[in-house]
Amino acid sequence: MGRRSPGTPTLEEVAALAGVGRGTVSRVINNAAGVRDSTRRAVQRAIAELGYVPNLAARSLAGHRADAVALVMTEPDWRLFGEPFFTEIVHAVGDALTDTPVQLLLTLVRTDAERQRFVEYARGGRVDGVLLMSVHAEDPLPDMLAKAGLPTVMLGRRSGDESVTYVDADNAGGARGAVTHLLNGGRGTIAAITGPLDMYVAQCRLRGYREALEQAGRAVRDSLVVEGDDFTEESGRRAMTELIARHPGIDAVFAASDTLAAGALSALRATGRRVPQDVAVIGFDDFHPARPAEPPLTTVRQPLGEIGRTMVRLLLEEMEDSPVAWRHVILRTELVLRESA
Amino acid sequence: MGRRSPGTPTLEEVAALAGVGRGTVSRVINNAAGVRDSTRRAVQRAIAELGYVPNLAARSLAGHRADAVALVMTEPDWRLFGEPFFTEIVHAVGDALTDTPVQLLLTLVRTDAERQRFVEYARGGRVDGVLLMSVHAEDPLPDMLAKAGLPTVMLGRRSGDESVTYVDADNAGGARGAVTHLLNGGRGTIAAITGPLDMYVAQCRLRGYREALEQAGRAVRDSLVVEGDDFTEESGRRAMTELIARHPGIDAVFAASDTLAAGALSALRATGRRVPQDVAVIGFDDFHPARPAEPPLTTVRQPLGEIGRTMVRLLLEEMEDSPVAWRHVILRTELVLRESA
DNA sequence: ATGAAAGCGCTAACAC
DNA sequence: GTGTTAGCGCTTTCAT
Repeated sequence: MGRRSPGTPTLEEVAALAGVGRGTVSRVINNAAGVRDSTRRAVQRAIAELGYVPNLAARSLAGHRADAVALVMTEPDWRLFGEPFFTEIVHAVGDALTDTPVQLLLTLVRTDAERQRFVEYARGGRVDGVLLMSVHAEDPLPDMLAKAGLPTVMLGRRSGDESVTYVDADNAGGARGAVTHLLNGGRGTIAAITGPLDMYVAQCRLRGYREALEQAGRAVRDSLVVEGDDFTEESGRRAMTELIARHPGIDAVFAASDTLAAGALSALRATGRRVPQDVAVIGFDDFHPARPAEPPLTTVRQPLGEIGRTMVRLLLEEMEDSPVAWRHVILRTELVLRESA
Repeated sequence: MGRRSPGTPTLEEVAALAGVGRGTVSRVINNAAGVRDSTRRAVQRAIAELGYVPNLAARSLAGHRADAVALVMTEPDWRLFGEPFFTEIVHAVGDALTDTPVQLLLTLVRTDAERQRFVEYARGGRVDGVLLMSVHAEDPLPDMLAKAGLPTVMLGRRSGDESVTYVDADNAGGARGAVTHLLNGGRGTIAAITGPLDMYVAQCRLRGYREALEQAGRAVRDSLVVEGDDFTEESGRRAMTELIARHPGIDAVFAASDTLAAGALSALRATGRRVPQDVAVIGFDDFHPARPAEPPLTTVRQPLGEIGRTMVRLLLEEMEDSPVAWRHVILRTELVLRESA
């Protein structure tokens, strides 16, 4: 792999051609102050003439920074990769970094071997910080990174007392709002389709559902709650089918994610039933799979764009030798009402 | 960003603790031969004790390699990011690299600024090679990388005489096979929905359609061909609607991609028509959106897994100081017949 | 404002 | 087999 092309010019050659010292060239390429304008131009001319590109390995070694951050997806079953949820976040993070010299690196960590390799990569100083998505409760990666002293920001948290910096949506509050909205609309029997309850996000959303019912003085009936094995459409379909069998008279359904809701709707479509009359969901910005003649859909929007931007902001702050050990940010969700299609 | 934690041990400290020279430690961490077993163990003990992790910047600088490759998506309109096509390729590439020390880095290049930043990243020696996906005809990135002497492998090609190493599916052959299959099934009036014809892949698939008709002695009627603006469902819908208006008596449709086909089917669904009686498509492995009571779907499968693996193989070969300037590989497609659902 | 010099932590070539 | 040494190309004091 002797990759270094033979003709690659170095900073020293640039200095020689421009007739200045190496320090000066370094200042120019780093836009540092304290260089006479004429000198700067001379150096820039030499750079252009030679087609000089800084050697990033050398810069890292001397400067103790990589000018790169990793966005890690730890999704063993990562069909989720293609979900709008991820796409939105990646987009937002990319946008937030667009005006910086920081290169965004997406990496997939599926197996333990890949986890190991990534940790060595990160600890080896190839990135200045790490953004983590879709971390499961038992994933050791966040702690490995934190222990290594790497600035790390998670999307969501693994439990109620997360020790790593994170940005999360107000999942409990959002769910509460959605269910309260259904109650206000006069619905009496509201079922819930939750995500896998070993994930904290699913627990929070279920808690919100319960709290809304309790606040309204309603009983919480366990048989109205079905847990999905994961956040996929298939789980939503199965859960909805189960609910219909258990309670033919359901008024409304609260689904803990857009994908679950999509599955639930497709199950309803298959049966041709007209109840439930309402479906509410916590989802992303552009979710509207409901078709004409289907129940109206209320969406509690997670502010994915803001989540992504906030993650980047926190990460950059942590990279600035910040004295803060960690910080937690919870962003408000937004109830979006839609006309019945 | 002074990231280097103060307590990070260096190779030299490991050597001191183990009571050996730095060269020996280097040999051990690189699994090089020529180290006595007892020495190796002593070094490994010291490594464990200190929690030593090699500084990759220093390794890159001295060793002229990054042990990383980038997989670049140059998709300005990258909703495509979530498409199964991409997911499959990323998966295959990740698998192919799983047993190597090479870290896979996904990067998005949407704007010129991002393109510039990535080129500097790559030329700066942070990756040993680059895999390119979904490159448009006028994209300068492949040439920039090739000119910089970076091993580069493209998925697909920009034109008939591509100068950069690539792996492609036999698009013309696949399309020919699909249309020939429709002809053999007795279809007389076969329409085509193509991709945007400024992309070579779309041209090839259209050529395959034409060749199949010509081989069968049929006339190629321009009015039976509709060009999609892109490879999205929306384009497929529009094209199908247009075709229905032009030729109510269409027998069958050949769609140049799975997404276009999905759009076409949804347009048919909306009209409730029962013709065309057949739809054939070039697509990925798991495409089957046809519903009961819809035309049977013939899929020409692109071997995405093999494409990804082959790309990695070629890239690794190019990284071995290979004397070959470039190489081109075209993989066979496979006709998949499905029962009418 | 600018040049000179001292590393950054590692690999690889060479000596023993 | 193993220690020694000379860089890799840059940033960053420290002089000037």
